[in-house]
Amino acid sequence: MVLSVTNSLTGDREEFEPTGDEVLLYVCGLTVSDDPHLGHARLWTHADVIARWLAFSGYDVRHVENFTDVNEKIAARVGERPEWETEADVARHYIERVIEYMRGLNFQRATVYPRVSEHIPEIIDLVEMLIEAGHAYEANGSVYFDVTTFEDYGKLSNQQLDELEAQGDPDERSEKRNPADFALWKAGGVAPDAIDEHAKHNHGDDRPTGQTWDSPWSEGRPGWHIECSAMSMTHLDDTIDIHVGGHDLVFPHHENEIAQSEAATGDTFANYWLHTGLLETKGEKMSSSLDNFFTVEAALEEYGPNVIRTFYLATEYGSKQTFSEESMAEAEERWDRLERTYHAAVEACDSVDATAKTEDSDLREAVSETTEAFTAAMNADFNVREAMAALRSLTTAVNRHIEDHATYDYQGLKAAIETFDGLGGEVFGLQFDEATDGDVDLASELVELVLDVREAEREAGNYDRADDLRDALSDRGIEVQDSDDGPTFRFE
RNA sequence: GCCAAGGUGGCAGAGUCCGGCCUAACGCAGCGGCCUGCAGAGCCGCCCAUCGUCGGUUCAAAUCCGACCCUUGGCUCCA
Repeated sequence: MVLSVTNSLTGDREEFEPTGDEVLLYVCGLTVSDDPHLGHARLWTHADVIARWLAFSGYDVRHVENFTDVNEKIAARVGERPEWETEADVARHYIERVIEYMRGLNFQRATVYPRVSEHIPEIIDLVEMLIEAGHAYEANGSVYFDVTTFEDYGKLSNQQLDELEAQGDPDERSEKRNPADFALWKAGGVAPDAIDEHAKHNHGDDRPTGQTWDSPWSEGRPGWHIECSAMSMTHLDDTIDIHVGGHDLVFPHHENEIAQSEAATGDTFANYWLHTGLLETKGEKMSSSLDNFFTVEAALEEYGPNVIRTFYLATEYGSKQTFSEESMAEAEERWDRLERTYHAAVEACDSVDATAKTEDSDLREAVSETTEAFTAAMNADFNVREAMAALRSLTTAVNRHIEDHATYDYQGLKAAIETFDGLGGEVFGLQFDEATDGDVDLASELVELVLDVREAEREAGNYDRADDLRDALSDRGIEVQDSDDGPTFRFE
């Protein structure tokens, strides 16, 4: 079964053919000027699942995800806290947090997380290469890409050059040859206008200064777009397989990446462009500048990683998705069902020995059908929603088996659990087994104790007393379920 | 204005590339039954859609073609 992906470059779904032994994957990462929100995490999650699926399918994946740590907004925050003395201090602070959240959301680590500030020499090399080739020119210490020298300019976003408005801030426009030209190198550090605007917003009249680097043209800073080209070429290759990024970056960012990269090397920059749809709240893009965001930190606190992932996996990567309390509640229901069934399967499996003779062909069939359907869905442009539906159908099969059989099918349950672990765990990054530590163990023992008392009350017919105990546990986030084999419980 | 994505049941959201198995998937909410001291969970079943509008192609269209309306995103920092 072959993987097909929707390529924004062509607008078509195409069969995926990697160029080499390794799949080269670049994810257009975050500008670390603030705490990330759920919109960012949506991109990361889909990128994570794409990387996981490629690996699960047997590919070796080289996964590069950058941090933009040189940016006007970051510079504008210098001094906001005593320990934020430089742009790098601010960036480091947020990078550390992002890494922490990524761990919290159970992302598989990328192969490398390059930062702009560590690739200035590569950026300068690339800019020099573009000047030599006649694709870029210097003006007052700044360097601009001349869009008229790149015939394919606009091929990703279908823009016509004469329809385009000027890029960048107004001050630099006068020195450009064409309005659509964009900066590769900016003389003199942060543009005064830009920094004023952010500074005003953030901390009154302070005048923070962005870091500058020496270059053949001026003491200055790299333009925004050039970094991705430089880092992609440095850590992957001139031609990569897959470039993943948010839909809001198609133009100008990705368009410019293509122009500068392909003008410099003469090779195709990326074979497949995957764009993730944006997360919306009440009909609007979730965005730090719109003040309608829910931070990853707050979401982890409130919902936990599994519910967040389940939420994201309810929609394909390319579609937009709406965040709301209702949609999160639904994700919670869906996750709870998966988790409950998983644990029911484990318990049932533990209760029979491996040599048991029971065989449930329905269950075994469901296992293989699940894997088939899941695989087909993922190979159809990473259709996570359909893949999740396949997993869901397995929960029904497992529950039915447990309900209908007095003795369980050990091998069948074993296979089901392995399927949950493989598809739900390895591919979707869901964690069925919550980490237990000493506190949780002790708590569990105490809950068992309470339940023993409650059972005694029930047997004595003191249902009021029994219900009080159940309510008391429930108030503390412990959900009790009675069954024929006695009560079970779980921490919510 | 230009470019892109999308408009499917109360909500959410697949299917649209390669027209027929779509009398439209997995769900959430709701309803009924089984189970239960009760509740929950689970199981079984049910309710709700002619797929933005109009027109065309076809034996056959949610799926192809055309026009129009609406939503979101981009054209300034942005996942």
